Amino acid sequence: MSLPDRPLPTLRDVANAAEVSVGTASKVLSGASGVSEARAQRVWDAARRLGYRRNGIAADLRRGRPSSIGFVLPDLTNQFFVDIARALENHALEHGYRLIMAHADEDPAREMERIRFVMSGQVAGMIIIPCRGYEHAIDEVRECNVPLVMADRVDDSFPADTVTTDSHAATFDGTVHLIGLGHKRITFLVNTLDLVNSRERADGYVDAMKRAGLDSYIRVVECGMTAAEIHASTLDVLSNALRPTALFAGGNVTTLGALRAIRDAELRLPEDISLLSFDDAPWMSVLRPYLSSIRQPVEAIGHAIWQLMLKLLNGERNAPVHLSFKAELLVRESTAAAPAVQAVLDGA
Amino acid sequence: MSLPDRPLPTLRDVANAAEVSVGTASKVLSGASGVSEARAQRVWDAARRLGYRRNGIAADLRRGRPSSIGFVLPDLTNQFFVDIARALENHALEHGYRLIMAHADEDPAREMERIRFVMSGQVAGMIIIPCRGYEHAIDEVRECNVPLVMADRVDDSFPADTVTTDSHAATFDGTVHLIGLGHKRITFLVNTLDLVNSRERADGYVDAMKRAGLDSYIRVVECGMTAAEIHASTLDVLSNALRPTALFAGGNVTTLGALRAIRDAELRLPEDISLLSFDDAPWMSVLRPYLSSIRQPVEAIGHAIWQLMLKLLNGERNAPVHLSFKAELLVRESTAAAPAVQAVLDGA
DNA sequence: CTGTTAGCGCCTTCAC
DNA sequence: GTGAAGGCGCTAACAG
Repeated sequence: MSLPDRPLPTLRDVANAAEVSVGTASKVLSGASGVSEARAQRVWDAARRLGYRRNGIAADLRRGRPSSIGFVLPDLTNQFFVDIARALENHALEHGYRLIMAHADEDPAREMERIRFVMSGQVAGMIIIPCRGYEHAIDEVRECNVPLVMADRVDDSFPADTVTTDSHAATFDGTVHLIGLGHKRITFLVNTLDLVNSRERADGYVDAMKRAGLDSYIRVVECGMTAAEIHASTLDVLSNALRPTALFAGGNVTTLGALRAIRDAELRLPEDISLLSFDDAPWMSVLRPYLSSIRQPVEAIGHAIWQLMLKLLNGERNAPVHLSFKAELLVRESTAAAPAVQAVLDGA
Repeated sequence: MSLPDRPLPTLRDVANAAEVSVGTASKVLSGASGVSEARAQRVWDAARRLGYRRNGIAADLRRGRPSSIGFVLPDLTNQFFVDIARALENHALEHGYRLIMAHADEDPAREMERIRFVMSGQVAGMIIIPCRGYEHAIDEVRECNVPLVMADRVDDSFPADTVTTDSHAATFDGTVHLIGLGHKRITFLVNTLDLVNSRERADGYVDAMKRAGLDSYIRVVECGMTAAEIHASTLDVLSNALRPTALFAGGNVTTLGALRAIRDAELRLPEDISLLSFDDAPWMSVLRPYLSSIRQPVEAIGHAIWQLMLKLLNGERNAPVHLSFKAELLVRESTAAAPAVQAVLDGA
């Protein structure tokens, strides 16, 4: 390569070259005031000439206040989390913070390890979307007294700031929509009931069914975290003699798995079966029929998380705040009236 | 909150509590050998008791060798990049490196800014998937003498290690496939020709067309980076009197946009028009027809990038290495024989 | 084996 | 305005 491993110039080098003291150079380069025009210019020149780069890490160390934020998320495969990551990344960088991302891959052990590791990099705050069984992991953060905001897979009982979607309301509404279409045998597909928000989603469905007097039709099936597992479980559901006339998929990935199963079972959407998806995604728009779905306000959520974090960063430590956002039901083409034949067979 | 802002215990605190010197404590806690069982145990105990966390940043500073790797990618919306991110994150953490991600959002100015910012955090190396007009940005990195690996949107002329997919071969093969199906009016949809790899993809198509003597049928249309822009351009292409019988979409996002346009134009896939997608994605499997696509070996690419980075990290600085991976053509249902009627109209 | 010491690159009083 | 000095938390020589 071209250059020998000449070490990067330091603040001292710049100061020497500019013939000022380190203190003065520091003031100039960190944008503080109180230095004469002339010397400031000399410093800038020297810095440019030497190709000086400020060592942000050393500055952090000295200041005792890091400028990185840790962000741990459970699954990069899930568009919803990625969207949040994207929003956070923007907010953070806008405010002069680096975002250190780590992904737990839905594995609690790994999550714990990653949280520790990220925190060893001295972060000013942590934002976490947990995976199941996260309690220990969170303790780590709290013990360190690091500002913490949790999102999505938490409930209001959590002793830290949280931002969530009102899952119960969302699935309640969705289920009402399905019922309004004449469906009775509605099956709710959920990844796992170990997750608070998944539980809430299931509850919303259950409550709506009950309110409609459809108690005996309630079916909640846990079908796993991966598309493959979900595919299998759904196939199972569909092969049942009395198969449901509508499927309510409890999330992004679940929808994908369910869709594959529907395809494999050679069922027509929505003539044979209706499908409602919790979580919206760009690709849903190119499906025929266009998927009906529930859209979480990702941008708003990302923004809220960041606002909460900012407050914490500024030292405002009040009682934990729990923000909840309303999701939007997008009725499109994959949810239609229940098949007439089935209604007859039901003898209802 | 519960605890007052008691500062975190430092190495010295631990050493004091364990009644050993800082040096000894350091050795124990950083896993070095040469400390007696008994004292080591005392140190561990004290550390646990005080809730000590090693300050990795300070350690880096002292060692003069950071343990973070910067990763700048252009678009978190593109599944392909996210997959690479995921792979890199795993490799990095496995080797004790933090991955600092930043996303440029396809904006060169922003990319430059983010590269600078990430680097101000003292990274041991940089991995970059650039957006167009990235040359200046890269100079920044090279001047700092930071190990650099570039991927995807680069060619072999680049003076640093690179990892890419053999785009030319991939689109050449894809085009041959389409031609073999009887298509002549094949249009190649590309985001922008400002990107090397997009250019190569287009070239592969062009060369295949030429070899088949279909020079006069060659149509490459630049349709922009966002799904919306692509949607519009494709709609335009499809409204043409002599519309193509096959569309070759040059990437992930392009495919999505094209699909929307096909849907809006009320064309049947693949009866009216065939579609071949560069880049495979999970959602493609739930489309009817299942999309034919070109799959890049993401895992292999991610792994290769990391291997190159590791070598650089270990001080091996040879001439730049350029790795190229072969993509796989997955023939599925969206590519079929050209419509007979059209063939007649062609008068061929 | 163990303790002491001298910084890593930077910021921040504090005198001048 | 300006420069000198001390130290953030840690590690890597060294002495003992």
